[in-house]
Amino acid sequence: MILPLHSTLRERILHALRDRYSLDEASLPSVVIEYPPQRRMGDLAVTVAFELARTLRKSPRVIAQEIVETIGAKSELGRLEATGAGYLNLFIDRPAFCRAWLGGIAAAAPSGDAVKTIVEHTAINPNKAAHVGHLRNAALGDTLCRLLTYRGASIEVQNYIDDTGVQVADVIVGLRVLEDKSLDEVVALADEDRFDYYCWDLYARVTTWYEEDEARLSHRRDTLHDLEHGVAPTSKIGAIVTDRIVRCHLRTMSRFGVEYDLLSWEGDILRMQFWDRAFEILKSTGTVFLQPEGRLAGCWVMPIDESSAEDEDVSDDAADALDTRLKVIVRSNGTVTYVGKDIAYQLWKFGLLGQDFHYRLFGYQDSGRPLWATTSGDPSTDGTQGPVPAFGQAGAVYNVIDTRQSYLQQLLIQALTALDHPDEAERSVHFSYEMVALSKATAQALGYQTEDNGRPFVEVSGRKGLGVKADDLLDQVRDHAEQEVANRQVDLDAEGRRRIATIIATAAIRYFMVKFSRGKVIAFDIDEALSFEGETGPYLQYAAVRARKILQKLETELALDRDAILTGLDALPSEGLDDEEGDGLWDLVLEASRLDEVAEQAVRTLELSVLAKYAFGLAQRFNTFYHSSPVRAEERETVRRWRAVGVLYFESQLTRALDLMGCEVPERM
RNA sequence: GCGCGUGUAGCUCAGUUGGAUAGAGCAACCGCCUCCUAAGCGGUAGGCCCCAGGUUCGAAUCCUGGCACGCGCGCCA
Repeated sequence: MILPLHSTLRERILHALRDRYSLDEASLPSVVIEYPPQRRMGDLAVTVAFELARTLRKSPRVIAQEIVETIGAKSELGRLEATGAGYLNLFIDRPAFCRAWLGGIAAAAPSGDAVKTIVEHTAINPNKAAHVGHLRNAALGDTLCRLLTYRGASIEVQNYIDDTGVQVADVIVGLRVLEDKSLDEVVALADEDRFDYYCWDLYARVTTWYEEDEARLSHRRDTLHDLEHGVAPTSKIGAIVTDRIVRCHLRTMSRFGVEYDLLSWEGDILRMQFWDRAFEILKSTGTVFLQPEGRLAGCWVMPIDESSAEDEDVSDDAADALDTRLKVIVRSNGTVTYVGKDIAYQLWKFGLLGQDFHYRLFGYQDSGRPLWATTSGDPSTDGTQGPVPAFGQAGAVYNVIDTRQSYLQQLLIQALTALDHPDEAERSVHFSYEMVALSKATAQALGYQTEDNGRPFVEVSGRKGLGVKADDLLDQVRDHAEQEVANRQVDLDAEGRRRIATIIATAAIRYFMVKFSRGKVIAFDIDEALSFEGETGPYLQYAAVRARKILQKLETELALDRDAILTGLDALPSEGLDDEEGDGLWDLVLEASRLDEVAEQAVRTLELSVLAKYAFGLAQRFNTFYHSSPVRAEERETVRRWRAVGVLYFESQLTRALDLMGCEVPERM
């Protein structure tokens, strides 16, 4: 763990600045700590001397030297050196660092703020199978949850189920009109395997069917109405379809190691009349108002704050502009728009609505974790699952939703502000990311006609049935992994091969989903996803497996188990660690120690790819070390021991980094 | 039109709060399995960091103005 050392170094320097230059708090610069481009220059670098050059009217180099004089070149941290044009570089005392921090490998994670935090992710329309786009959402959302938990927050994971929306209505239309199914037939069908796949195709057919004759859209309208008002048999069919599809999604996600605490059903928001309450609040505060005339006559609207646009010289177009700056919350026919429902839901998340759902136990997940669902009916708990957790009432909320909904998420935050909840608005975070498209090659391989529009990718469309289903992808990657495992682990039985292949496939896909910056469109390419070489999940797993193998050998052949490796480091001479020979080992240890810093950065910037990149770089360093520095075969006991320490620490940190991304390490591969 | 995002090696992408010689992976080429697993390692080659100004001791990074591409802007969600 490197952050405590950062803090100590930072404090030392600030202290020195106060002492030496009598700087007051306001004029103290921020002490930026970074890593020199080459290890021989030092382990940490501070650039504060550059920033002070102007105010102190001295050259950075002189300032750096004076700071070193003030602090003292040698300390228990290591050796501080003024170098280059004014850098302040620290050479960490390697043995001291290892003794201080590696002994506590199992020590608790650093704590960020311990506020209760709700993360909403996945939220797939419950009308068809999950596809690669949903996988990006879930992988990011789940990794975010794990990171926040690692940093000490208490997390509640919610999966929003839009069971009263257009997409569900369309599949119901497909079942009833195109397929002419009765309620009983739908029940039977929904219990069959891969009902989500069936609906995938049906949904695409309905889309085509509408396109053939627009008048058919009346079926959608009627179905939507019946869904919202609980009219049988539509509402009954809707309940069956969405329940079964949600269970399909949960099974798919569990294959990726993704679990939830609560399923929030939109229908419950309607039936619990959350909206009525929210509407009262919005009206009484003047956040929404009735539009008396014009294009939006009869609608309750919310003004859209576009204060981000700085030049306010809207002279002539003022009236016109005013019109476009209104967002309809309640339609003139009295129905609520999506934004309205979302405002109510968001208020509930923060405990600001003054109302609560009822809850039912939905089931238990792979890890044994209970999964709850909202309900508007009888809670009907049988009492065996213990008390209902206190859902909602969060201090912070993250909504993991793709970037296309930025505008609406912005409105949500704006509504909170208008309702005089600035703190909640501040802690209402839209975790946005770009969509997943298909590479041309992959789209063609799937048999889709791709017109040559000059774009390098083809947009996924659930509506058209164009996309790679999540389960298909996992199956395919797993089969490939199984082949690879069979090639290498000939003594393993089929079950063992399958188990390991599954772990590898999950890591391959999850790593693939987080390694890109969130602002980048992923042009999903099946060949790329199937690759296990280079910057991939399996590469990381392989490094961890190798490290474990070394530890295993040390234990079985030299009776050096994990405890023994860490025992008595105080008395161990530093041979093989702080000499030139130990540079590679030290490089590995220092990098391994940065996990806390990287986790902090990932959460601060919401850029989870930094975690992926870090883990990859760490694995690379290990592989370099692996090829240059034998451990078991090393004859000098001291050197062997320090290497063992490094391998142990690396294995522990990489395993944790992988776990943060929802990836396991197989026993061998 | 307005808003958001993206533009870095042949391809796919990193590049931290502005910092030292711009890095990975893939593809290409040349090497390395008596050695803790070659899903690995070493090496070669490959760059107008979209363009033009500006700020700074210092700019791929910040600011301004362009250009290109993507997404959004509905009484859909």
